[in-house]
Amino acid sequence: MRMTVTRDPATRRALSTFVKLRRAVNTLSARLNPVLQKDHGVTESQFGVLEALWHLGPMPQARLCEKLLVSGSNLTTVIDNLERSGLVHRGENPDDRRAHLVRLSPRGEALIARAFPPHAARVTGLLGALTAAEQQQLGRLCRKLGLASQR
Amino acid sequence: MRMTVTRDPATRRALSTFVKLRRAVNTLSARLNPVLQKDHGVTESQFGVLEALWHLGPMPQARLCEKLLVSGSNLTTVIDNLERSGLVHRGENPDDRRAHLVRLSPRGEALIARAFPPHAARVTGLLGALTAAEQQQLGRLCRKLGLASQR
DNA sequence: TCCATTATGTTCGATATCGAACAATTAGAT
DNA sequence: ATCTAATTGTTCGATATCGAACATAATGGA
Repeated sequence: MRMTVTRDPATRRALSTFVKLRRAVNTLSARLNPVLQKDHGVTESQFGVLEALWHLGPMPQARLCEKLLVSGSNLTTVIDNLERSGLVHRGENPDDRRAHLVRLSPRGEALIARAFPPHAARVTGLLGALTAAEQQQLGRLCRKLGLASQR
Repeated sequence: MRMTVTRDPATRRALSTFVKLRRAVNTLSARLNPVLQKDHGVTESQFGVLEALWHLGPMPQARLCEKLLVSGSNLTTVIDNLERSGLVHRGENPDDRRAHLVRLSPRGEALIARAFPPHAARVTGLLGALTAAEQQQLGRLCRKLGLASQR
């Protein structure tokens, strides 16, 4: 048991910031995910796939991986589950016989069209704890941090 | 396929901020977790438990749940795995026969004492993309957001 | 044209994560 | 003191997530 982990101010600051960052995301997700599940029967990951397809149109899994920042094997699982639920299809791709085009089914499109607006409203409500300027500042800092950490 | 999801500026701003927040955390975790795994053979979750026990001493699982913001059933799994690896023990608790005290084993303590400093240094390095003032601002905004969303 | 390299997905095994249902124990109210 | 409430952990079933190993298909160079 070590009470003082670090005396270095830069380290203390960085660790403290990182903890707060993770907690904020955890807390927001913990508020949003149960609603997605209960109201629409989809997980956060499934919602992310549906949303990307809705906004950007059909695309192969590799493109979805880039958009959603998840591994290929993960996406295989998530899309398997969406396909089993009848919300997306893996269609043929004339350009590349490896890469099936993932596309929304009519039911999937209906679901995301119905689920997205209230979800967006909930996000807006939660972020409403910050002023517009604070949100932009937060976004800017996160972006800077994420881009710098990318490599 | 819907190109314009929302015209409302408040909603656009909130969604954009939320995406950046999640991406930043994802990116940071993606940089940190493989190192924890490769250098010390523990996952991020396991590391979190070891760190909490190291900093705060032995405690029942319910306390760990609060500290780490995870569910009880999750913690049962994580601690099962740590116990199987010989890094923690579930000890008897004279005060409450339900709540076993989770404590570090000698090997667990050695591991966290060895793993923590380089991990902290890596976090500090990644957060170094922001100035000290920016980190504090980011932490403040996340804290405000997390607290407001808590309930 | 042919072969090596690269890109795309899947499978497998492991861990994480949650909620619901459950058992055991404690605490509180009457 | 007793009986109900709440607390603590576990189990179960489902989903998410990763990396490694693999198969298939496309690509580019010789």
